[in-house]
Amino acid sequence: MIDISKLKTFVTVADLGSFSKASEILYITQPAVTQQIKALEKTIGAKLFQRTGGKMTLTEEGKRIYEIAKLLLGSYEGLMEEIAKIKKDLKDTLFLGVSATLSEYIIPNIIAEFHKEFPSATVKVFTGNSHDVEEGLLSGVINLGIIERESSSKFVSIPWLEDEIIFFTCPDSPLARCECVEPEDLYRVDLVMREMNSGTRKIVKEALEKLGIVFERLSIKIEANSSRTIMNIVKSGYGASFLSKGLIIGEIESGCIVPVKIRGFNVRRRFNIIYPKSSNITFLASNFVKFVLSKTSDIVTERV
Amino acid sequence: MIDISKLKTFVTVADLGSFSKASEILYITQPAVTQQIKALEKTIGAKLFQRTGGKMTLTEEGKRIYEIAKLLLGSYEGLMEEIAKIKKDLKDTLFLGVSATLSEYIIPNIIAEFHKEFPSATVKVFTGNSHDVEEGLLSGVINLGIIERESSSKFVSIPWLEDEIIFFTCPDSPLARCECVEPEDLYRVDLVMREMNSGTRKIVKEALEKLGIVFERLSIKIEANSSRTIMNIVKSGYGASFLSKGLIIGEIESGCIVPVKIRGFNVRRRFNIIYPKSSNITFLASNFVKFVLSKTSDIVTERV
DNA sequence: TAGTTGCAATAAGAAATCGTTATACTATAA
DNA sequence: TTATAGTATAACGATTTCTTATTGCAACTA
Repeated sequence: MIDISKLKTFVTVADLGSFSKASEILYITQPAVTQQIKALEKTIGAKLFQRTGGKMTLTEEGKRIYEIAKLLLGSYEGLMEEIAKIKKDLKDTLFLGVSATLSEYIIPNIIAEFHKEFPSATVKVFTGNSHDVEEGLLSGVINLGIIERESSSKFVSIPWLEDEIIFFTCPDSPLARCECVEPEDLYRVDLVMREMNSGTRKIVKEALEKLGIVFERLSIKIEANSSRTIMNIVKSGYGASFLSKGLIIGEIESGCIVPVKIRGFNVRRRFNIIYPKSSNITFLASNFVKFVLSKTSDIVTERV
Repeated sequence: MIDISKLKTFVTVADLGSFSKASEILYITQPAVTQQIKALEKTIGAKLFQRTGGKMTLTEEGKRIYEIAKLLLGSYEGLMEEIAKIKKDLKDTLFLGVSATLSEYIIPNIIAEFHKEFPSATVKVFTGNSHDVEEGLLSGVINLGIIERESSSKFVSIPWLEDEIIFFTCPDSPLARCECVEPEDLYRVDLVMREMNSGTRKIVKEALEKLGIVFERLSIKIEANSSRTIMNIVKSGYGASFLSKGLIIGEIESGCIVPVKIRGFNVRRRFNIIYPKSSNITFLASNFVKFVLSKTSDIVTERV
C-alpha cells in the first residue's frame, strides 16, 4: 500500500527538481528521499525521474503519477483541515454527564450562566445514571460528570451540593395533615416511585430498610423515570412519593404539594463532580468546575 | 501522518458496524483493527465510534471524517488504476537503445517486422552512443541495447551482426580508379568524418594508427554526425570517407559511390545486443532478441 | 588534468511501526 | 449464572523507515 508521505515526497521532489532540496523542506535526510522515491518506483514499476543532468525531471510515467498524486494530496489536506476543525470544536465544547435529578433543576441555570461567561463555549449535557456517566468519562465521550454518589477510585471526586430526599403528598391527602408519620404508615399509602435503576429509588430503599420497612411490601402502584411526571401525578391527587428537595421546592412553597416527615427518615446525599484520574481535565471543564463552585459555595458551606 | 490503510480500515468498520467483520474483509486480525482505529482517534483527538450497544456507530466527528476519508480513498483508487495502466503500458513497450549507425539501416526493418509478429507491442527507439545506451539500461529507461562494441562486465552481451567499415569515394574521384591504395595516400585526400565521439571514427582512427598513420595529420575537412549526410557529401563528388558497409551497400551496388581498398586496412566489428546483468530481461525484450537472432541467423553464421 | 564541490546512491545500524498470538474484559443471550 | 460474541490489552517478532557514514559520479575550477 502506497504511503501518503511517499507521495508528498514525490511531489515535492518533482516541484523542486532536487532530492536534497526536497529533503530540507520535508525535514528528513537526503537518503530518506532517495529511498522513498526508489520504493515508489518499485511499486509503480517505472522510473519516475530522469536522473540525467543536473536536475531531476519527471519521466512520462512520473508526469502521469504526479497529476493524481496532487489530487490525492489535496484530499489529504482537506482531511487534515477537517481534523483541525474538529480539534478546535472539541476544545470549545464541554461534555457534561449529569444524573437525571440534577439535570432538571440546578444544572440548566448553571449552564445558562456559565455560557454568559464563556460565550464561545458549547456545553452538551448527557443525562444518564451514575454508571452511564462513569463509562462516558472513561471512554472520553464526557469531560465532566456530576453524580449522586461516591465514585470509584478511578475518578477524582469534588463534593458539591447537598441534596435532601423528601417525602411528599398532595394537600388533599389525609397524610398531609400529619406533622410526622411512622415508617409503618407507609404500608398503607399508594406510592409513586422512580424506576428500578434510579439512584433516588436505591437510596430511599436503603433508608427505609434501615427503619425496618420491607421495601417489597410497599404498595408501589406507579413507576416513572421522570421526576416531573412523578410530581405531577402526586400533585394531581394520587398517593405520595420521594423526590429531591430541589426538584419540588417550588411546588412546596406554592402549596401544590405538602412535605411529610417520616420518623427517623433523614436522607441526605451529596452530589459529586467527577472526572477520570487517568486523563487530564480539559481547560473548559476546569473552568466549569471553578465557576460552579464559586456560584454555589454559599449553599455548600451552609449545609456542610 | 495518517496512513491510507488506517482510513481504509476506518471506512470499512463504519460500513460494517463491526471491528471483527472489518478484520475479516481486510485480512488482518481484530486487534489490528482496534489498534488502527485507536491510533486514528488519537491523532484526530476524538472518538470516532460509539461503543455502546452491539453495533459500532459513528460519532458526530466520525461522520465528518468518514465523508472526507471516502473522497481520499477514491483518489487512491484512481492512483492505483493509473499505476495498473502504466504497468500494462510498460509491459507492452520495448525500449531499444541503438547506436546511430544501426538505427539507420538494419533496425528500422527489423522493428517493422517485429511489430507484425507482436502487434500489441510498442517499440521505442532511442538513438545514442554506446555510453548513453549503457546508462539508459542501468537506469531502467531502456530495456535492450544494441551497440557497436563489447560492453562492460555489468551487461550480458549477445553477439549479433558483423559489420565492416569501408573506405569509399565518388566515381569521379581519381582514387576510384585504384584497386587498392597505400595508407599514406590518405594524407592527400580530403576526408569527411563522423564527429569526435563517434564509435565509427574511433575504430577507424585506431585501425589507421596501427598502419602508421598519424590521425591528426589527415585532412579532415568536413565533420558530420549523420551517416547519411556524409554519404551524400561524398556521393556529390567531395572527398572520401569511412562508413559501415551496411549503410552504403545500396549506393555501391547502384554505382553512386565506389569502395576503395586500403592495404592492410580491415576493420570488422560485431554489434552486441546487451542488457544489464542486475535486472531481469523483460518478456518483450527477450522475444525481440529471439526474433532478431532468428531473422539474422543466416547472416551471422555466414560471417562468423 | 587533477582537485574541489554538489548531489545522489549505498550500507549498516537504531528506532518506530505494525501485525500477530494470547488473554482479559464486557455485554447479551440462553 | 454460564456461554458466547465482540472488543480491548499485552507482549513479542517482523518489517519498515528513519538516521549517520561513506561511496560514486559529474560538473566546475584552477
